[in-house]
Amino acid sequence: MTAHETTPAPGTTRPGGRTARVREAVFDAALEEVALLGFDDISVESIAARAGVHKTTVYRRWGSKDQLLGEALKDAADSRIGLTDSAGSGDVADELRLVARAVLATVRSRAGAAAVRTLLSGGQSSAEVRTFIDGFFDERIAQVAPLVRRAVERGQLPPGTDPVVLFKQLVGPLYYRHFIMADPLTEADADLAAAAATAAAAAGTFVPRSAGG
Amino acid sequence: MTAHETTPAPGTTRPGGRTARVREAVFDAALEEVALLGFDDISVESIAARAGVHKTTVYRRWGSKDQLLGEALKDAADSRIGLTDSAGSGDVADELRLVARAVLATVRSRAGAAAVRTLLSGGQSSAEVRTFIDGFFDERIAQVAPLVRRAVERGQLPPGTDPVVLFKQLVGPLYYRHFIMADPLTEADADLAAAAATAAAAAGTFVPRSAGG
DNA sequence: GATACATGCAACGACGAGTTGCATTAGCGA
DNA sequence: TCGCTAATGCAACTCGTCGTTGCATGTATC
Repeated sequence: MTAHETTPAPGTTRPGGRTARVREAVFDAALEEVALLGFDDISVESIAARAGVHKTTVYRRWGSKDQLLGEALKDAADSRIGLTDSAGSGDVADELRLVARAVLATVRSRAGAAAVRTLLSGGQSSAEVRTFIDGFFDERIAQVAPLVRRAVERGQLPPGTDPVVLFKQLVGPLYYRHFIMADPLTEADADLAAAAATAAAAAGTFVPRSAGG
Repeated sequence: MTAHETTPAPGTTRPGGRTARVREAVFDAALEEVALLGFDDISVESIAARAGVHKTTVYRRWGSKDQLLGEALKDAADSRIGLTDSAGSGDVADELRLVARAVLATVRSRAGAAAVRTLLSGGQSSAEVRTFIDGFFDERIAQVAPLVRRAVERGQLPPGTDPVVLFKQLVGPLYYRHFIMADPLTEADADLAAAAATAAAAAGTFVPRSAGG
């Protein structure tokens, strides 16, 4: 009976589209719930309640929690901002620091936390979640690989340095500390991980045995 | 009606104790189930079935899945073999390699995988699981700290190197690759992580800013 | 303002978790 | 070997939650 309690968020979605509004609200609630509680501890009903819609609506439009999370993550991935291609620094340490900070931002973001928590807490059955994670990984590798190649050309890293190994070594501690140790991470921690990876790479740790100079 | 189908495992528990036998079987089944499926995707009934007992027995003796897992993990921790105190190597790289391999062994063990998966998949509410993880962490730190101190005294690592930071940086990639990337890890991967941590430590990456030489 | 469609609502069936009373069995001592 | 005590097996039950369905209500578009 109140005038208009469903105030359309300014500029968020095109006004008049109730469908889009509900979709947004449900995705939002789903990511927040899963980031907070993990995949198995949330219910469609709690997501619906948080979104301010009825559970029937969610069931009718997505069918299951699996598909809902899959689409919500996909949506979040699509709207993710592009990689900062600031590769003109010339210093591999600076560039890896940017990568580490970007990863930290993702890990701390709701969508990133939701994806990892989904994967770690029962979402492994969901192919869509796995796709999301793999896509993120591939994206980052695509960013790191040319960066490593240029660093090798500049003589900052030894020839044969494996970008995949370097990347895993770089982000591993951030994931471990955030999701397992529950450490509150800051940019300084990202910088530390980057510095460690850079030092190890410079020492030739990430050059496979079989790849001679 | 068969003669004696419940063959007491030789030397495992004191023969004649059905209680001890059931306890062993249930703990065994619980750790295996949780390591395979995670905390939320297992039921008391499935654990009981795997253990070859009735679910009523489990409910009567442990009350809930939480308490059962807590006791099972505690039991596994108690029976864990002591740390290999082979600190006479004289080379910090060798010593950290041993630490990394020990961590890898724990991560790949059923109890270790069970603990982490429990923690990551809904067991965060359980204080006993958290205690188990923290205990393991403290144990390792207690191993690494004197190791780092001696390395500093020998001049292999710069003064002020933080053993906690070093440890997290060392094991992070192993946890990340095992539990998130689902990489099949070998001793070579543990060695790689150790080598990376050693190189980074030698470069002074783990010396806090405030700690002057 | 009329129409088609999305949503809200309440009730329902299905399923699994956890409980309870009782029969059965195993371990332990005489 | 026998009997007693306690633990286990078993079946049935309650209860809460998930997911579905039929219908009423509201909303967007023409």
